[in-house]
Amino acid sequence: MSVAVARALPVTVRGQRTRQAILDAAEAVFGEQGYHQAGIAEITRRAEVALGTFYVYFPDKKAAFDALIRELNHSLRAEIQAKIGDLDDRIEMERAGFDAFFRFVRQHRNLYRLIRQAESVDEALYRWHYETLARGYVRGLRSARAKGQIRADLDPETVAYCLMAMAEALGMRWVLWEGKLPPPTSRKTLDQLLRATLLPR
Amino acid sequence: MSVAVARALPVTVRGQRTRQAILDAAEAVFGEQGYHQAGIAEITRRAEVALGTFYVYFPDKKAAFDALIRELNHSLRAEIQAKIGDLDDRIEMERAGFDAFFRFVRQHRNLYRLIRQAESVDEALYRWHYETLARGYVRGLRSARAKGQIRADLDPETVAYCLMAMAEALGMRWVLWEGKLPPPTSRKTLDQLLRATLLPR
DNA sequence: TTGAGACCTGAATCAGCATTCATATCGGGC
DNA sequence: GCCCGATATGAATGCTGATTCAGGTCTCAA
Repeated sequence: MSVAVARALPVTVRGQRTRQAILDAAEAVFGEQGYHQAGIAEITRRAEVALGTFYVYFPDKKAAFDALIRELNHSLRAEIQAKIGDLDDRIEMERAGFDAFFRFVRQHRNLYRLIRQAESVDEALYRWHYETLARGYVRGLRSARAKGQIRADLDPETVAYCLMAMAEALGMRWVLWEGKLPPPTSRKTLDQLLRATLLPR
Repeated sequence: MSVAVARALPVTVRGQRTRQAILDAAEAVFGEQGYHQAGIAEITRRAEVALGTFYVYFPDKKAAFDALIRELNHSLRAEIQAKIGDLDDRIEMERAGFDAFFRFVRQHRNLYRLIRQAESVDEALYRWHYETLARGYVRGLRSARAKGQIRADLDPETVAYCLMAMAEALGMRWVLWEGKLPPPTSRKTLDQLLRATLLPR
């Protein structure tokens, strides 16, 4: 079994654009059809490059999937960070973070499918995605706790996984299934849950 | 494109056993390898029947997957219902329900992968799974609300999706990743979250 | 203008399945 | 002991699609 070696990143702007076009197409195709159903030919067709070009940038199908998940993970975290970075009240941050997440899902409707595919395609990558997000979340919660903004008797990791899961569930229910951001009713309830959960009694 | 017609269920005990053996093998193989990677040959090998026997019971691969998801959904709900059926305090019911879920996941370590595969294999089936669970959850919450056991100012559907998601997240984090039921620290926090979330202020 | 990288190309190869089908075998009722 | 519907069999068929490769084409610095 030969291990696929990562290609060097393209040096020229032209190459970078081509690589990105392939990744964008891959996001669409992997997302719509699922990893195994997705064909390299379909990806290159949408990227408007020849079949062989795919292999100039990625040693195999799996490598492109891997790169895609890492890219999505990175932009998701960056986007959320950008929206909550300069807030200082944790409840505000949660609200803004959830909202940023919903908006990200709206921009990347294939996010869920891609991540979930990862569970079968590459379990380690899948865990990496969630552990990465959880780590950041835990850090935020600890810091808020240090400032006395949230109750101190909860296990941060458990809370982090619960909150992440809530965001995911609401994103699925509303953004994906209804094609819109969560409606006021849902938002208000979410708000109450966050306050009830996090604020000191 | 011809539509696969569902086979009639086997009439003899022998046939029923064979069908079930195939479904059990399918649960393992679809779970371990993913829907598209899974081979019918591997399924029948594990079920200890010949390749062709698969097609005696299922018109095609997809039909077996479909049957499997429905069976899992059904036993999950049955199991939870059995554990909370005769409790009368909603918080107790939640605790017991979460616990039943964790134990179910321990018995069916492939549950998540199977369900998530469904998102790409058959989106409608995937939604059916969650909507079915959510419907039952909402019913339970409404009934508890009618009895004044939980706060009345929350949207039941939103709460249902949040709680389901929490169970899933904790099941993944502990049962799947650590191979054990959630530890006391996590359980205690979960308990506090449930009380904070549901009890009237 | 030219040479060297860096990029791009797509027909051909080849292995891996899903599905079919013609042919057994089983088992209980008579 | 015989019969028939219900079950079981697995070699053969056909198609799909990942990966390879032998050779273009582009761009820019010298």
